[in-house]
Amino acid sequence: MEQQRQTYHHKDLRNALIETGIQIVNTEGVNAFSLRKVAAACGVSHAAPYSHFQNKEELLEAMQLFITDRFSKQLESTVQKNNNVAEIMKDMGIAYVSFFVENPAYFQFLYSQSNIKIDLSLSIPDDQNYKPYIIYKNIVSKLLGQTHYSEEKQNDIIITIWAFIHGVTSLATMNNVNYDNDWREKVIDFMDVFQLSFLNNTGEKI
Amino acid sequence: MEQQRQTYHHKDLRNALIETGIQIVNTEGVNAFSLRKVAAACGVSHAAPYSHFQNKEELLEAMQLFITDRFSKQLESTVQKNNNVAEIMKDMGIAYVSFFVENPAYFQFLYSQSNIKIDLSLSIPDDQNYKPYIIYKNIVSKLLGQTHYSEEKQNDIIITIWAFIHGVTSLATMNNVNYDNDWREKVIDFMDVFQLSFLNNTGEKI
DNA sequence: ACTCAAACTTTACACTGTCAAGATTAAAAG
DNA sequence: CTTTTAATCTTGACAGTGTAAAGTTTGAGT
Repeated sequence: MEQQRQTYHHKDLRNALIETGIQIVNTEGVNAFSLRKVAAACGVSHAAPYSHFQNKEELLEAMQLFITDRFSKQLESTVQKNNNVAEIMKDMGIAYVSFFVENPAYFQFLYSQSNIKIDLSLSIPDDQNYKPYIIYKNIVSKLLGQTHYSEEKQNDIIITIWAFIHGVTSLATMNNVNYDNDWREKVIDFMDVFQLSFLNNTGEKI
Repeated sequence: MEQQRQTYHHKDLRNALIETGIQIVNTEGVNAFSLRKVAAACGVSHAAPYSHFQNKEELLEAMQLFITDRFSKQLESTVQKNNNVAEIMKDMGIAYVSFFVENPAYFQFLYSQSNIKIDLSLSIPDDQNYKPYIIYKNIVSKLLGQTHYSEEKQNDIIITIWAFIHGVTSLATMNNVNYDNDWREKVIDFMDVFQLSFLNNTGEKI
């Protein structure tokens, strides 16, 4: 597990710490992560990380950003694969749950001890907001744009579905929850109901 | 903060550790909790907890059980306050979110690093299952019992609503989620929709 | 070739969980 | 009422943790 190196300088320690750290979180769990362990795994002294991060928290943040980036790309890739907006929305729901089911440690790592900021109001510019949420929001907005719901009502619906997906993913990634079926189907079912009941409002704004 | 005592034996150390531990989690956060700190706060040496718990994990489990118990009682108290089942269900939804909004650290503590087992299938006897879920499930079952849904379909609906409440509570207790409205209203809205669309199935079982 | 700042190491300290050995004492047994 | 016993608590130790300070190495720019 422990790497050696011949040069005094590692040349890419910052990235190595991030990626090795994520690997530890993924295989041994969030609690097994430590600065000294990740330093050793990179073949570097225990205080070396302090050349690149002020403290443990900062490395964790960088790891979370890295994961968020991969997550965003995975969500975005569902947009390319299809051109039916309603279908994209379903694919994205599946992608959302799948990403965390395939890497269960990520969910707790990202959402429960994280510094990631998510703004569900309409006040903050998209590029300062949590990217996976924006990607999801933009797709649902496209669907809802065909209706005559007010902007607030649309935002309300978006948050409702997001909360559901988030809840399902949380349950799906918990060790000790026994559920016989596939959580992804649950998301699809929910979106079906949503699309049936919300997408034919062509009347007045409410 | 640190207590003193005159007798060599504490007489109630086990409970003291549990309740003081919960207080630390609640005020300083999950990560601030340590065996040595809670021992000191109880006025006892750092290894004293090992007379009552095999390790840190066991004390954490006891604390989680204690919280779960209080949570269960809070949910159950909504049943007494009302006799309209549909209203009880809403009250319980409010109680669910409120419990964790009032003690935000509890949510992460209970659900993300917990050993609590939740069985969403129909296979396990209620008394071996996660009590708050059973309390909630029994109320919704009472409502659904008036319909003609199959047992599986009923269980399906119950899980859907539970996942939503769980997701909302998760978002509501996250530090860095900005949401302008009251999450409890979101739960109520959801239950209204549910009661409208699911509670008038009096036809064949599906 | 020299300088210098960035990258890394070493040493040190306080804090953590846990174990083993010992001290105290409440309660059971005589 | 003494004696025994076992539960409870203390002390001391050890490895592991995050982090600060001081020292070392080395690549890059003058």
